Amino acid sequence: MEGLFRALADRTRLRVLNLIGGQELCVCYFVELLGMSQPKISRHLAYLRNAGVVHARREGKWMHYRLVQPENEAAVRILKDLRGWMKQDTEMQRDLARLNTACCAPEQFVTLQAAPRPIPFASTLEMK
Amino acid sequence: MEGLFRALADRTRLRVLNLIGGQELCVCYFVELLGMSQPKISRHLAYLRNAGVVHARREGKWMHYRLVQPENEAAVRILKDLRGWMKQDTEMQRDLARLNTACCAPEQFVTLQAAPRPIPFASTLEMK
DNA sequence: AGAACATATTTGTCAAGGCGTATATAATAA
DNA sequence: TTATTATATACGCCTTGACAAATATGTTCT
Repeated sequence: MEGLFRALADRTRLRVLNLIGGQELCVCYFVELLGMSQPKISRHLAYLRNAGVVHARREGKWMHYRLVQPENEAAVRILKDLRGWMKQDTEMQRDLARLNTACCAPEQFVTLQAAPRPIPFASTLEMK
Repeated sequence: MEGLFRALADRTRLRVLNLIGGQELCVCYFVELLGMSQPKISRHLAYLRNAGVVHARREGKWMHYRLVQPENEAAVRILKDLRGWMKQDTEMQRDLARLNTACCAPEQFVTLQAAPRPIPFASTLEMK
């Protein structure tokens, strides 16, 4: 449990988790949408991976990240509560808005031209 | 929110929060029940105080600590979920059992002879 | 006032982890 | 094979925070 809290105790990781909702996203999306360096994003994704919060899947050159549903019930509830909070955070809302733009009008994002689209992924963590 | 998670990302602080339920406890209880040094306990209580998770009240020589209900709804839910998880953790159960002993049979705890009894305190965080 | 007690803070040390920069790996393309 | 693209890791630097030990503060008792 402390481990989960430590994984959530960083703004960048929260923004990453906010972007991954019910979909798989590849690393370049985080880099582009959060405007951060690729190594920085990769390190935070590695941290979340080690903490068991996300799962990575390789597809060709791309690594797709998705949420993992923890076995622990309380952990699941905490992640849902977190999601509820993120909905009310201004920066999180802006990040999601940019994600929508990237999905619907990818031509505006040069770096995402060749990238695979986000892939919907069934997750009960999405429900509030 | 990151701040709350940082505050919860430490085993000692979780054990402290576990002991404070619907009551005010004085520092010597934590020291005795967790078997840790007084400065260590004080530092963690200071951390929780700065994070706005607990509140301190002086009564003569003793400092009583109690939970604070965060204004943030999501934070409240997270603390409740946390409490639900703690109920299932073996060490947390043992800690609470020792607290009960200390309350009902204080003669077994030399260092608590003179200490004030825990003081019940209304908190909605107690409900699961 | 001084002693005794409960608690808090300071000091020094150490490990975890954040960041930028550089480099390594893995997959595909040429 | 070599080059390119996407991602991961290593390195060095710096901050945070955990700990023990020592000391300071605040309160009560004598």
